[in-house]
Amino acid sequence: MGNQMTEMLKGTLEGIVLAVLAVRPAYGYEITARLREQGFADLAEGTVYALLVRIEQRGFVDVEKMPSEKGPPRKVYSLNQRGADQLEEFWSSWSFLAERIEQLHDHEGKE
Amino acid sequence: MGNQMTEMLKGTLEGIVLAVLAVRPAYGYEITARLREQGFADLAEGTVYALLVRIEQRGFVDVEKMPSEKGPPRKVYSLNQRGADQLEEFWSSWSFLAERIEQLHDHEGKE
DNA sequence: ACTGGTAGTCAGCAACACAGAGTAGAGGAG
DNA sequence: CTCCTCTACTCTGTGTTGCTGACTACCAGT
Repeated sequence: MGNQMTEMLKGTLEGIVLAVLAVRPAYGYEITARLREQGFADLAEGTVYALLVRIEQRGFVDVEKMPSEKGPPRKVYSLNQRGADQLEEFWSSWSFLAERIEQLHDHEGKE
Repeated sequence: MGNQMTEMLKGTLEGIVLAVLAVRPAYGYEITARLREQGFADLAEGTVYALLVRIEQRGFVDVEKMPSEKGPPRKVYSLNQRGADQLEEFWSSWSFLAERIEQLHDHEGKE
């Protein structure tokens, strides 16, 4: 991943994962794989796991251990109310930022 | 500023400042003031100055010292070719990220 | 002489994504 | 049976980044 994207993910990756969990519960390996398919090709596995630990400690998700057919047990994360609230805040911050930046993009070249 | 926004600015603030400089050259105090007016109310002054030092060391901007009528001399930064290239890269990364995230936003609630 | 606005610098901190190595379970190839 | 691969998670250390708070310095008005 370019440094550019790496730095940009700081602060947004958490929102991305919360949004993924809002659709349906998931476990770490699955989330990493899905995000990689969807274009975040070089996303580091360790990054996602660390993030999951973080949002668990903050109480944004509930965790349940589920046996896997093909390996060690999975830790399935599901978004709870606090997580939903946090996700709302994320969308609001994101919208604000995206608006300003698009404005700058349009502004460019004129003047 | 909420932590949310603070973390989100990591990686994007550089692009924002480059975009500001693409419109016209500016000095630190001016950039901070303008960004604050445009909604980044709690943006720390020190942050902008540090960022300017960084992009100068990377060769994205040229610097010229100009006397001020109302205080110490200003350091006026102007975007050069390398900076313009970097800004292009920023826009490309930003577009990519914004696309994925909007997709997640739309996807929410369905399924 | 003092305050307030202008303009920039610096040291220390916390949060985050990444790199890289390690631990484990299950299945298939040789 | 052993080795390898895929699955699944953990952990330590590192570099980049934005913030905090304090400091220097120049100028104008009270």
